[in-house]
Amino acid sequence: MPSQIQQEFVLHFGEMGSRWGINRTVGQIYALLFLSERPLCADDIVEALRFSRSNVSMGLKELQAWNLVRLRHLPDDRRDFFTTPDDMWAIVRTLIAERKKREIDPTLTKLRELEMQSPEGSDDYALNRMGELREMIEAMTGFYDEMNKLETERLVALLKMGSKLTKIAGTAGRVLPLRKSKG
Amino acid sequence: MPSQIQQEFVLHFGEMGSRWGINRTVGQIYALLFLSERPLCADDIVEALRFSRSNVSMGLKELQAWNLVRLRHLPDDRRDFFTTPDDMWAIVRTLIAERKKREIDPTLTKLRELEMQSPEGSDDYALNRMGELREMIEAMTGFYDEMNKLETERLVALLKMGSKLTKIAGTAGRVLPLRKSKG
DNA sequence: CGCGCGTTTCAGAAATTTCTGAAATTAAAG
DNA sequence: CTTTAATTTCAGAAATTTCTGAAACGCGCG
Repeated sequence: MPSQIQQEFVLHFGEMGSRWGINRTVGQIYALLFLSERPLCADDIVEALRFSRSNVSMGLKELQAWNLVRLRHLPDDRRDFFTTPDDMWAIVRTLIAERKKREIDPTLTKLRELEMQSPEGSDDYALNRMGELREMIEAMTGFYDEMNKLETERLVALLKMGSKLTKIAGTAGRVLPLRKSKG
Repeated sequence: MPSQIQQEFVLHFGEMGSRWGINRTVGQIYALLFLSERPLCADDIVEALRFSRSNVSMGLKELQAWNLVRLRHLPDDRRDFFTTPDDMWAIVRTLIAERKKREIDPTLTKLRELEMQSPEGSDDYALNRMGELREMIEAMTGFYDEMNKLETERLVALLKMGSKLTKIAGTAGRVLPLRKSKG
């Protein structure tokens, strides 16, 4: 049933899965749902991908933990059906939020913890280095938070601004544009 | 030799390593180098972390593949010494560039391939979905490219602009700010 | 209750990834 | 050319992760 093209896409997502912090199975299941116009139930997925029923169940559970799929019910049918959101930007927002939660927030928390409990005076270099790292993460996540507040329409407009943005950055901190000094 | 604080930081990076697409060993080695004021050679790392010499060698090789460490030589010493760059923003730029290369570029390439080779007419929904995904990735990577062109000083200024940026976004596509229509 | 139908859990099997010690390699110095 | 000090490679061991079938579970219905 799935076309050649769909099949390749699904396999690609499977291969990339490990680089994205999910596994092959989960990547393939997600890809299949992503391309499917109608909601799929677990057995549809078993049939399409030839994984064991329990593996599919685990995979779906993980996708739900990532908030990447929605559970749906059809009238007069007890089975669970799943879809991915139609809105691509909603998908990417979720993805980024979840990755931040898993990959960045724990480190930020840990850095703050360590800085708090650090015995005064000692360990100067390392402590300073951690502080710089923390500040950098705070700057980036602060920026992310701002962007993420925007409605999609505005967010897309901002992303598409391109070089206009770099001009604004030139005037951000100083009145005159920054220049290479000639000596 | 490493303080309690350093030790905890190193262990944390080890644990996070798997979420970041490197492994525990590599995460710990990186953390150790990151906190170290002076360059370290492989045997320093073996001593600090108690990994086998060959494991350290592999780990350093992987960090070099990621461009995350610099190889240094001290006068009258044939050993290889390693450091991380002093500049935190240089580090994060490298990290993002490498992750993009591994996690995003291959998918963008694959999507373009599949769209090219797609037989005309058929497979409407899936093809459209892939097209939307590709466009979204292109918008995001285009924005990233713009940001990445900025000198660090300007980049930091831009990140710190905070809510000013969202105001600009409001005027980007339209003359008047976007409003909820009342009916 | 007990049946039917679907989902989830779980212990062990299979696969994959990571780690090690021994051997090979490289390169400066004598 | 040989010695010596270092790094790298590699095949197998160890550890971890993923996958499976079987059993347990949940729940609406007669």
